[in-house]
Amino acid sequence: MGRRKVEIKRIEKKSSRQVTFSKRRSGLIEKGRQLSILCESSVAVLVVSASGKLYNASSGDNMSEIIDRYDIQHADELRVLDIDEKTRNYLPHKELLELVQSTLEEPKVDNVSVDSLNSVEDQLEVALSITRARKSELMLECVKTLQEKEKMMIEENHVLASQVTKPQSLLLLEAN
Amino acid sequence: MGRRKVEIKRIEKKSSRQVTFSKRRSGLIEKGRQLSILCESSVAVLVVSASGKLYNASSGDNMSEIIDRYDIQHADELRVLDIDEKTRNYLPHKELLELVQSTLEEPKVDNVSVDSLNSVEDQLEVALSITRARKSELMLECVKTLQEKEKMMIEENHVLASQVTKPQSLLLLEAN
DNA sequence: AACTATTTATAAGA
DNA sequence: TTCTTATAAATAGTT
Repeated sequence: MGRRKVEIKRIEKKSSRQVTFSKRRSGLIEKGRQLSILCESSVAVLVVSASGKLYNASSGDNMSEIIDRYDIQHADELRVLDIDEKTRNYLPHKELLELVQSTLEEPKVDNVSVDSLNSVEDQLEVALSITRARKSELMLECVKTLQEKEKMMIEENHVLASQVTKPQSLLLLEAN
Repeated sequence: MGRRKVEIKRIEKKSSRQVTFSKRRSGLIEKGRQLSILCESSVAVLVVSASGKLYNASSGDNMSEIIDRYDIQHADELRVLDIDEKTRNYLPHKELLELVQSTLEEPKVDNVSVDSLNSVEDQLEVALSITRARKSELMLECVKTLQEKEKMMIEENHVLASQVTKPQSLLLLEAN
């Protein structure tokens, strides 16, 4: 949709690539906004440039709510894995701590190393507190969702109980 | 870009809304793929329908790498907050655990409640292991990044040391 | 940063 | 639902 048809492959000329990156990035984000409004949905768009800069936009819900939804979906998918599969998540965590430990214990090659390791320490602290906050959000989301489901199921249960001409105590016995 | 111009506001007719949702969602994801290839970048698109179903696609890097980048960006931003601000993350966490506790201890109104609470338990377990895995990724990313920076700074330091006609021991003393 | 010639996306219809 | 097609919208190359 321009003066010429362009093949979908890396644009070689750097200046064109940058201009196209900027134009299409805006276009993509605008399209996301429109979809969200037209179809009452939530849309998140994340773009990371080659140099590592992040551009992101969300509409409908905010970014972290949408990412939480992705995490929860993933969690549901992981359910089908067996316990062996799940517990593998713990090993990399231990290995990682050892890695951090050994990095921190590395001899100071020079003063720069010390500064860097201080930064490592800071960053890990922040990463940890962020992760705790996210865990809270994730857990709260799960609880809310299930409380809603529970409420609906209780209502449904009452309706059924009143339709059927049995006392509720019998229904309870049957369900076990 | 169709037979008529459409206003960007909720489409009232349900069938049209669903068709448009499907078409534009595909369009958005395709645009993301193109941007990624044309401009050697990474793109993630997440769409949550009104009924809560998630559609997502990523190109360049995979979804969790892109989301990690978002988390890291956020972590960097949080650095500017003071310690009081940071430690507030711990309180909601405690409160949340109490909430879960009390939910689990709620009297069984009926059998449905028990089943729901079992699900809560399962979901929280999975959420926790997912979160641990994510924490590992996040920490590893931080360490890698800082190791790279460290390497660059060591090199730079050596270059400077050879330019200046001082023994390196003096530089070390000065830096303290 | 604007401007258009074109291509592309898509709204409505079949 | 899938295909078609008229039209709106996005954007590639230009200024």
